[in-house]
Amino acid sequence: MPTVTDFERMLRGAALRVTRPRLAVLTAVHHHPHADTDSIIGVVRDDLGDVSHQAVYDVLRALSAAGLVRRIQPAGSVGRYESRTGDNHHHVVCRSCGVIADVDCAVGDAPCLTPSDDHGIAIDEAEVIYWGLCPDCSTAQSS
Amino acid sequence: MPTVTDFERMLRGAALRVTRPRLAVLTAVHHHPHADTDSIIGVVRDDLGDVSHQAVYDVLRALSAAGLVRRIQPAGSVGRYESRTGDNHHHVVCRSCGVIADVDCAVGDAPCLTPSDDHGIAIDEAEVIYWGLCPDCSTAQSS
DNA sequence: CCGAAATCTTGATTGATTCAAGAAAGTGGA
DNA sequence: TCCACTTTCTTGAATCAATCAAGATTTCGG
Repeated sequence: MPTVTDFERMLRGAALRVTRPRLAVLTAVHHHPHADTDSIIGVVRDDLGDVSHQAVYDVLRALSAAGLVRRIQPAGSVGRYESRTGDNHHHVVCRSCGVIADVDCAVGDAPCLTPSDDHGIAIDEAEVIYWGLCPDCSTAQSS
Repeated sequence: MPTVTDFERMLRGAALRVTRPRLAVLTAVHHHPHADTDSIIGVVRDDLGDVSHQAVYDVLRALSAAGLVRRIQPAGSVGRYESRTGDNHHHVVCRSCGVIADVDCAVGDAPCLTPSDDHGIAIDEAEVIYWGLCPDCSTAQSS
């Protein structure tokens, strides 16, 4: 797990100013993968005291734009953030409870980045979401 | 394109009552792939006159549950609906303007349904979203 | 240490979606 | 063909993530 100094370096490397809210958000995302914005606000407030939700929204957007975190939003879910970026991993999502788990790319390196017909769109990423039922919800439903 | 009679059969086949709003919504989704709920409400109202937005939401959910339409919701977009179901096709989405286009599965038949590690989740669908820039947005940005 | 630019705070607003209760319509059986 | 039962639709309000706006703070290069 990176240290605060590492996070500082990451921010500076992305030409972003180093502020306490940003360090706290970056730390929170690293410690709580797939957390939604509201959870991150909670964690950040535990860390810093009062922080406006607007600041967290701004920071998350800035970090996403800089590529330091990645925003994911499976259908029917609110925005969630994770710190694994650039490694082409994907997600498994439970249809019932919404839990998200990471999955490394099934077929190797960015295999799906070559659709049969791209309709002229310059594709830069292929996102894969596996939908299913987690063990807990599976037993709950069959009962 | 299916006829009204076909839509009636589809509804009955799914054990759903045949109502004017449902026929209108089903028709609208078939004629306007990837339309959001609001557009569908508009189309349905052009067809039937006043229809409550609640009815359209209900119908879309019922049709989704029955598998007659499929709901998709790329990150940052509102819910959208399409009539192609069960053929394992995927989508290309423009990061800038949000247009959606269909893509047939790149590697054949449900290739991605076998992630390296499913974390115990019983997977029933693999959804692939290709992100990129459409030609229009591409030229607009470079200028 | 200073000033410009970016960032954060406060407070209001938007907009898709859902909830709730009662009216209306569709369906199977008489 | 008509009835009763159930589902579906209407009306109206509420929720909640996310965004907008304007002014106060803070960061950081010089």
